[in-house]
Amino acid sequence: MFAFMTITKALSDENRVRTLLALDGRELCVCQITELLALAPSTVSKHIQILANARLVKSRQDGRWRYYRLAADEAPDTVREAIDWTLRSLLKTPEIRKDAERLKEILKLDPEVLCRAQTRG
Amino acid sequence: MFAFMTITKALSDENRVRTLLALDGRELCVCQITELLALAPSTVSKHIQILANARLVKSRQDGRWRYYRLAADEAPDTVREAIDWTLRSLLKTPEIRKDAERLKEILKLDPEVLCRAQTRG
DNA sequence: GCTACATTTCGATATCTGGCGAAATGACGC
DNA sequence: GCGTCATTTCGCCAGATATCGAAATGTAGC
Repeated sequence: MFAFMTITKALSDENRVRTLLALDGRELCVCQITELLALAPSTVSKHIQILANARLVKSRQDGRWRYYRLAADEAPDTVREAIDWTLRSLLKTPEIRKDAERLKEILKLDPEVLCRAQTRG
Repeated sequence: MFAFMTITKALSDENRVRTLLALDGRELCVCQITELLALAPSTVSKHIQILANARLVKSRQDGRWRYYRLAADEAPDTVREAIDWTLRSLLKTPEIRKDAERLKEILKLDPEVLCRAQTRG
């Protein structure tokens, strides 16, 4: 039950859910998610930790960058079902479609430029 | 997305999730749920309103009593999938099994006796 | 080892949420 | 219509949570 509650609490914040949807089919680094959500990097980092703690996302380090992706086959049933349910419920909604559009633009930019803009401005 | 967030927020509290599980396969009145959760009736009422607002439960009035049950076929896909996921994930956990045991005892009592005990102390 | 820099941790603050008791609501029986 | 009583609403408080900016961490390149 503890694991289940960790998942539902992770999914009870809109910015975390948007993050999860943004990770559908690709991996992203923190600064890209930060750009999408328009929040402070430290806030985004905390959100991602909550998702990771619930086992909904996994990470991979690449130099100074850390990439996050959705948990997949290796995750427990409850986790995979939560992700599937979330994607199925929201992929077609206007908010998420709009995020997907913005993400296309964000992915065109060099992550290095993004990060610099976030910490300095 | 708003409806989805209403569901995840409803599921992000342990007492509400326990309530949902208690309603699996039967309907219950507020005083029976209050007895199971060992909270104040007003608190339980609030919890149930949050579940009802998310469309996870429906109600039926019978005299002074109001009975709550899980939403079923008439509910939107996202709601039904949330309920199914929750039941599937938790029905076999020790906490929920224990609740089911206690519920058996509670159901043996006359609801009228339960309510009176709750409001008077 | 020193610097640069993406990310995380820390500390503070404002808002949200869960809890209670008291009062209001509304249905039944008289 | 009046009293009873299950439930809900209201007002309040304590603890949790989202957010930020500043400082710490840790990795890569020199």
